Formats: sequence, C-alpha cells, structure tokens
Amino acid sequence: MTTPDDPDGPDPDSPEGRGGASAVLPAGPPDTGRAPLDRRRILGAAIEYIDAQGLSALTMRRLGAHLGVEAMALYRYIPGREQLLDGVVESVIDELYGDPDVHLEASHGWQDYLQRLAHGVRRIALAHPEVFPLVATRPPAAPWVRPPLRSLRWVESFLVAMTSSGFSEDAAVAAYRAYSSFLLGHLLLEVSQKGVAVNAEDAGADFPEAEPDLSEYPTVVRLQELLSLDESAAEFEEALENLLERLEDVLREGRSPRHPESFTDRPD
Amino acid sequence: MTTPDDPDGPDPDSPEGRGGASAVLPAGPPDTGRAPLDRRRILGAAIEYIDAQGLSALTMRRLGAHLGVEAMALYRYIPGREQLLDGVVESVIDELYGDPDVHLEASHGWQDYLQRLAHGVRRIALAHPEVFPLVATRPPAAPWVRPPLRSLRWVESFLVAMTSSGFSEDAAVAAYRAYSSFLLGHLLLEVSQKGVAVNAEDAGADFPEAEPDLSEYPTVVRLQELLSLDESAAEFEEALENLLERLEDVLREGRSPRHPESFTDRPD
DNA sequence: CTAGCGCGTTTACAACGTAAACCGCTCGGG
DNA sequence: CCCGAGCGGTTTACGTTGTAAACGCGCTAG
Repeated sequence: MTTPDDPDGPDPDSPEGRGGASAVLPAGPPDTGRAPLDRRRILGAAIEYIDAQGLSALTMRRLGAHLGVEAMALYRYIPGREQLLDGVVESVIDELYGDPDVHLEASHGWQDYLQRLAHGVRRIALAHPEVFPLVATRPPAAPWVRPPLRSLRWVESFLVAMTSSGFSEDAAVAAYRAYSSFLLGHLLLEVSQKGVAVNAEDAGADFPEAEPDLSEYPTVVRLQELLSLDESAAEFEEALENLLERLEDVLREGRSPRHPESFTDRPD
Repeated sequence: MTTPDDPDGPDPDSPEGRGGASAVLPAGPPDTGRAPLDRRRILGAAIEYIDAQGLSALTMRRLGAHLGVEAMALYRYIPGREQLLDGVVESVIDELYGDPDVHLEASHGWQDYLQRLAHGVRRIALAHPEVFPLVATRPPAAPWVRPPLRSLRWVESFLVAMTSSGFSEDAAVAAYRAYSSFLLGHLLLEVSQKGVAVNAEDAGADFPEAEPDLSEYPTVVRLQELLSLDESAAEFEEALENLLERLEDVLREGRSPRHPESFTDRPD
C-alpha cells in the first residue's frame, strides 16, 4: 500500500491517469546525437529537471549540463533565469492543450466544462508537484490573469463558456475568481502536503523522525491519525461540487453573485 | 485616493486597520547606539526588509548591512538562510497572538472564532504581501500542519474550538482542511493581485504598459473593466460566509462531512 | 575562396552563502 | 593585579551562482 487511497478505485488524476498531462518529451540521450537545442527543448528539460531534482537545484549551469551544453548556450534562447522560470510555468499549463479530457468549449454544459478543466489542472499539479508552487506564486502578467489558469487563452475560454451558458457578465467574472481561488488553494495544499510526505520518507527511515514535542497539544495527538489521512481527492471533489452548486444557484436565480441575501429559509 | 476602494467604507483588514497585526518593531536606527542583536531583532529586520525591498532582495549581506553589522554576525543567531526564512514565516504568523481581535478560544461561538481568525490572517497577509507567498509555499513541518495556519498551537486551537462546539472529530478535521484551503487560495491570490498592481504602477507611468495583444480574446477585452475591479474584500467575505454555512449544515445534520449524498436528482 | 553569420564555448566578474580563523571586549578566580 | 576564557562581531577565504563579452568553429551565399 504505497498510497493509502480510498476504496473507490485509484485517484483518476494521479500521474499517467490521463494521457496528455505529463507529456514533457524527455530530454533524450544527454550527449549522443544531440538535437539542435531550441527553446522548447530547453523548457522541457527544465521541467524534467525540476520534477526530478527540485526547484532549488535548477541552475543555469546544471540545466546546461543536463542538455549536454554549457550554461551560456541557453542565453541564445532565453533572456535569463527569471524568464526561464516564466517559460516553465507557461509550458506546464500549456500541457492542458494536450489533455484530451479538457475542452476549450463548453459543448457539454458549463458544469462539465468546469469539472474537466479542474481535473486537468489537478492532473498537471500532481504530475509536477515541484513546479506547481511556481505556477501559484509567479506574478501574473495582469492582475486579472490569476493563477493557476495563467493564460489569456484560458481566461477567454472560461468567460465564453460561462456567459454562453447563461451567466451574466458579473456572474461569469465572479465565477472565474471563485474558481481560481478554489483551484489554487486546494492544489497548492495538496502538492505541498505530498512534498512533505516524500521528504519525510526519504530523509531518514532508521531515524525516529524527531517529532517536535506534541505534549502541549493533546487534541492534535488525539486526532493525529485522522489528520494524517490523505483525503485530497475526495475533498477536491467535494469542494468542486459545492462550488458548482453555488454557481448553479447564481445561474438559476439570476441574481448578482454578490450579496446573496436571504438564507433564512432555504426551500431544499 | 491612493487606494481605489469601494464606497462601503474602508477595508477593515487593510494595514493599520487593526492594531496588532503589523507590529514588527522597526529595526531602529541602523548605526547609532545599536541594540545587541538577538534573534528576534534579526527576524523583525528581515520582515521589514522583505516588505520594503521584496523577497528576492533579501540577502545575508544586505540584511546584515540593514542591521549595521556584517553578514557573518547573523550566523551566531541563525543557522543559515533557509532557517532565517523559516523564522520569518513563523514570526509573521505569530503576529496573530498580538491581534486583540483574534482569540485562541471560541468563547463566542465557533462562527465568531472562524471569522476573527480568518480576518486576522487576512490582515497579516495584507500587511506583508511579499512575505505571504513564503507562508504559503514553505514546506510545513508535518503534512497536516497546513499553511497558512502553520503552527501547532493554532491547529490545536482550531480543533478544540470546533470539537467543543459540537463538531465530530471527523467534521472538525474536515473543517480544518476546508478552512485552510479557502484561506490560502483567497489570500495568496489577493496579495499576488496587489503585487502586480503596484509593480505595474511604479514601473513606467509614461510608458504605455506594453499590453500583450488582446485581439484574439474579445471576451476578455469586453469584460476588462469588470475583471480589473478589485472586489477582494467582498469576495473574501462571501466565500467565508459560504464556508460557514456549509459547516453549519454539517453540524446541524450531524452527518459525516464526506459524501453529502442526495444530489441524485440534478435536472441535467 | 572568402566574408559573414548562426551557435556554442571560453573567459571574466560581481555577488552570493557560509566555513574558519581572528580579534577585542568583559568577565571571575588566583 | 593579572589572566585565561568566552561572548560577539569582523576578516578572510572558497566554491557557486547569474550573466556580459569576447572568442571560435563550421556552414552557406556570393
């Protein structure tokens, strides 16, 4: 039992769960017959390197070495390290285009659209846990381009999907914001949690872990097992479902998403 | 009008809105009669420096200079740069203790407790927008110590508040997770949005901003004003309210938070 | 054949984090 | 009175980083 998962079958967003999400094109043999080094190859190698060694290990020199080349060679294709990282996050979310389960148009209803998109992003986050914090924290181009959906193309797609499904413009924008927050919070916490888990695992198996002394926190110790369960998939699903319900209410009642008023007597 | 705020009065969580949140004790005069340099002073100066110059500008040497001291002097109090950053995030969330509006016990009900805590954290995030990404992304000590509430003490406080208010243990833990996700997503996006706004503002006032070409994204341009509105405070409030309602349902119906069931008859 | 140029290398430098040695105080015990 | 010890900060030093600038190689066009 490597992953203590629920009995509802394996997590559908786990790596290799879907085809397109983790297609990074591996850098190939590092020295034999080496391909002519273009921007895409560099970004792919950078993603691969971060996935394998962690973000802090990514260095111009080391990335160059990984590609069988000197560090300065990269500067003919990329202006500098910062822009390399920008390119990395762009490339990573562009993997959404290669995901056959995510559509740009809401041809099966907006709920289907949002569901597929959310799981697509989750698949990416889980495929590149070391990259995702970068996706989350790199300053966006404009204030309204929000992580983790960082591209104009997806913002456009999202807004079209919602407005063409009957949402007012206000409601579509509000939905965009709520959706971004939901995705970012859940996925960032999920990958960080996973990162801690593997760090704790490969650090010291014979070492007794050096717990920080829980004697002052009896409730924490009592609930420790419960707290240690990884229910990420189910929680993600539930929170997504709840968001969709909220949006459905907004749509049905045609009211402004702000000031929801009158929850005194909910009919259901 | 330095801050284009809404007409509903100023944001109650804006800096100086509440007393305790931004008490960082300024580093004092950098060279005259300098205090004897202990760990707290160093961490305070680091926070101050990050707030003023940005995270990437924080350097051992520069922080030393800011304190009127050589870089190596810091190593007598802090093992290294990574631990300095850990100390910074710990210090920043410890500001919660100084906030008179946030309580460790739910003496006025769990909703009041969660409301106050959420706004306390939001105040901190807004007071230290450059630090908050660190709070969000630094790997926690244990997988169940989740940002942005990163201390055992607050986890304990949270769980006690909920269980003593009638939540089952499962429900309390689920609430803890949902609450963390909500806070993290909203606040990280809010500070990142603010960061982009000020960056765009001080970069070039005479420069026409170099927009990236929106001609392919007609819906984005049509909704641009709407998208550019900063409704963070209201959205935060609304999402928090919604979370509290969900939790109230869980409490009232006494059911497990997972498997809300009975969504069988969705019209589509 | 040769001038140019696309592409990768070499060299160079300032800034970084940090190990290690080095002072100059202020002590407390003889 | 001395004097070794140790605390607190400095100096020196080293390896690594990002990147500017000059260099060279091999191809292709005139």
